[in-house]
Amino acid sequence: MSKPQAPIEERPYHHGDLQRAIVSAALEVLSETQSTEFSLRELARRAGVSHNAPYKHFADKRELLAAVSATGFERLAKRMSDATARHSNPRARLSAMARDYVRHGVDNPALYRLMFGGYLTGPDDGRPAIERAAAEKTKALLAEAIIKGGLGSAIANTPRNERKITGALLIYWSLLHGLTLLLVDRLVGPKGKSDELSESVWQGMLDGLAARIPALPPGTWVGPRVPAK
Amino acid sequence: MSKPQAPIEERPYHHGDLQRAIVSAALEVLSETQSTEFSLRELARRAGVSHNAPYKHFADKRELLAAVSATGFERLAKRMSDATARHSNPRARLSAMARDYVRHGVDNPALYRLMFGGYLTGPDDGRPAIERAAAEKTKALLAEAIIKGGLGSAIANTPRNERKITGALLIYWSLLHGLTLLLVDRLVGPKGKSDELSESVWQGMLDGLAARIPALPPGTWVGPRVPAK
DNA sequence: CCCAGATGTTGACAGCGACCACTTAACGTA
DNA sequence: TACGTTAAGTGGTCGCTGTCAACATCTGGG
Repeated sequence: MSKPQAPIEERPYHHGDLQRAIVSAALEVLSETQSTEFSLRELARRAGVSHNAPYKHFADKRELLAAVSATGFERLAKRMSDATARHSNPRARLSAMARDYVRHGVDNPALYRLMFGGYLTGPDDGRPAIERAAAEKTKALLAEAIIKGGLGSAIANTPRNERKITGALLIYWSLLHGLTLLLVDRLVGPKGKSDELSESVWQGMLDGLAARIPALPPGTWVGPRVPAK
Repeated sequence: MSKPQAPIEERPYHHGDLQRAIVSAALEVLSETQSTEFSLRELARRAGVSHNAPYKHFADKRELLAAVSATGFERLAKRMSDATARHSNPRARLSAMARDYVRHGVDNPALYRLMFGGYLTGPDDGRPAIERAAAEKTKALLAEAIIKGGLGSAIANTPRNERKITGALLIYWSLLHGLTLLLVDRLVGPKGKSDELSESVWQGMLDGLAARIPALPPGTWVGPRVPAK
């Protein structure tokens, strides 16, 4: 057949912002199919360019997926940041943050899995830089909320308290991450009650955390790892 | 044990136990490459069989991966079960179980991701039956350890306590799952200290859980979901 | 003893990621 | 204004993949 898609006006030779177009096509397909197994060619088709055009902007598929993941982290960070803005009480802030964190995962299962699913944790250790930076920001938001008193009382951000903060962050993030993925993969449910579930879980553990934050072994790190030079 | 092992000489026309051979080849490649992006043809090659032979045993790649995942769950269940056998104290049992759970994930990153990564949570809701059954067993082991007093005191397995048990299981599993995946995806570390990390996390949250287990909303379920027929 | 079904093989096909050489347009500089 | 360097897009190709269909070979139950 012919081109059913051809716009009224001729598309200029140069797309204009193909990079962005490809990423957003990827986000579309991702949310439609809930799978990262789409093809670059499919994205090119959607953007109305040749099957090879995307390669001028991404070295390979992994790099494209890294870019998609990065925008996922940006959206998550924005959502968490917005959540805190709606409250003044530190504890309410952290609570709202937790709820929106889980929501972001549940609302975008495939995207959340891509962000954390280790597809990008290649055999070469270390993930793409763009993506790592975005993930770092997310972690920082959680850490900040904890420091500012989200667990009941503020924790001074001094070197002395570093291990304490790390410990709290680890427990808190593990719990959030695990709950989100169990929901996303439908190993717990129902999905519709994810708000209540995260609230229950969060409240249930808060008492323990507030009473005694475990100190972690020296050398422990939390967050995207910098590739060993 | 019908055919002990194919003779070094000419392989007979029929392999003998291709199904098993393919799965174990998959496990090999999985641990070598830490990726599920191997090809069925590669497995066939390793088994010394034509590129299409595997299709007599698995309808498609997804079904093969489901079988791999299932053996992953079986191994995990065995490991957890062995862990409890080494202790008599209920709390020590649950603690050992947690440690071995995390270890299993950290030792087999790609396998753990396959088991929980939602690759098998197809668009059609519901995972393959073999795999679901295996996952169910894992959950049951955790639940049993909790009921028997792993959190400090035994909880009678009565309908009255159902929500309580579910709540404890959810928190406990979320935390384990989240920690494991953060370790596996190298978002926390170092990997070598995963035992200490899981011990810290587990101890850190135990106090809170023991003091007050949150009741979850009615209708909550935990574990592989039976597809709504 | 024989044949039906399970198991394995060969051949084919379209789609994919990735590479190459080529063309087109955009833009700073002379 | 002319130009040439280069980013952006095109078309062709290669080896590989998953899957299907037709055919070959073995094996066990009547």
